[in-house]
Amino acid sequence: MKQYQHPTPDQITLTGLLHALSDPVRLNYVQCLARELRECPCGAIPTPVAKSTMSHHLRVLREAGIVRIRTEGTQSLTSLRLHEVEAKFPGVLKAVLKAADEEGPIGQESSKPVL
Amino acid sequence: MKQYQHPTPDQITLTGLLHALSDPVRLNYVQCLARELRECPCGAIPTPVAKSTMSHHLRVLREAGIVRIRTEGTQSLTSLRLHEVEAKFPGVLKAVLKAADEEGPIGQESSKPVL
DNA sequence: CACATTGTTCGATGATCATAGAACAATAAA
DNA sequence: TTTATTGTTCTATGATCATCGAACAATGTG
Repeated sequence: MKQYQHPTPDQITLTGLLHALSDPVRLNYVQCLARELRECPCGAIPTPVAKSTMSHHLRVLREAGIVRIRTEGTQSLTSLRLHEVEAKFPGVLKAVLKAADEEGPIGQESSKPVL
Repeated sequence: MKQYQHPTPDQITLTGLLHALSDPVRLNYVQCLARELRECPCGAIPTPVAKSTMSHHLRVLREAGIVRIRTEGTQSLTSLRLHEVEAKFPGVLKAVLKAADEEGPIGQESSKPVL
């Protein structure tokens, strides 16, 4: 149905990356996404905000080059662009994810959606 | 003359850190600060903004726990809290600084102020 | 077809923010 | 003491942003 625009690696900026990760809701989402390395329907990750707000956050993450969004049927599948981001800015995303895991252990088990 | 408040390591948050680093002016400043590991009077680093604006940016960096500011005479000396931040969030600041250096090599030599 | 599911887009709103100028404070230098 | 240097604080302004509800679009299901 919908086609998404994704920045190429050379279009990804460091400040854009940091800004996208500096929001608690987005950082938490990326953190959850990193736990399951496969694609994730948006609904599978608990979010504390309205779906329109989450749509906005996903757009920010996508435009920052952090996630890739693909649509399949009615749902859109989101996956982390870990390798690409790591290739561009080695260590940054990994260190941030590690720090986030240790700072606030949110959802230990990913099996049960909290919402 | 003036005493500054600095957050303790346990008061430093990851999102606060990322947000502080996500502004180009601030990131550039931190980058310059990292080159000279000693204390730096604010005037020694070229900035593209007014001094009142820079005062604001330094406040953000200080409150995020990234820099320590000490006053001596009329000038305030700023230094990077690299070890403390690294102890709290290992690898994050170092990776960001490295990425910043490789993304935009701004002032190779710090001798001549660009403005 | 009607209905449910999933997510986007479009205002609107209140908050935060980056910016700058003006006034001020503190110290140093003449 | 007068002047210069250095930086802060205050106020204002325009921009960006996070948030939500309502309307919409596309697909799947009865």
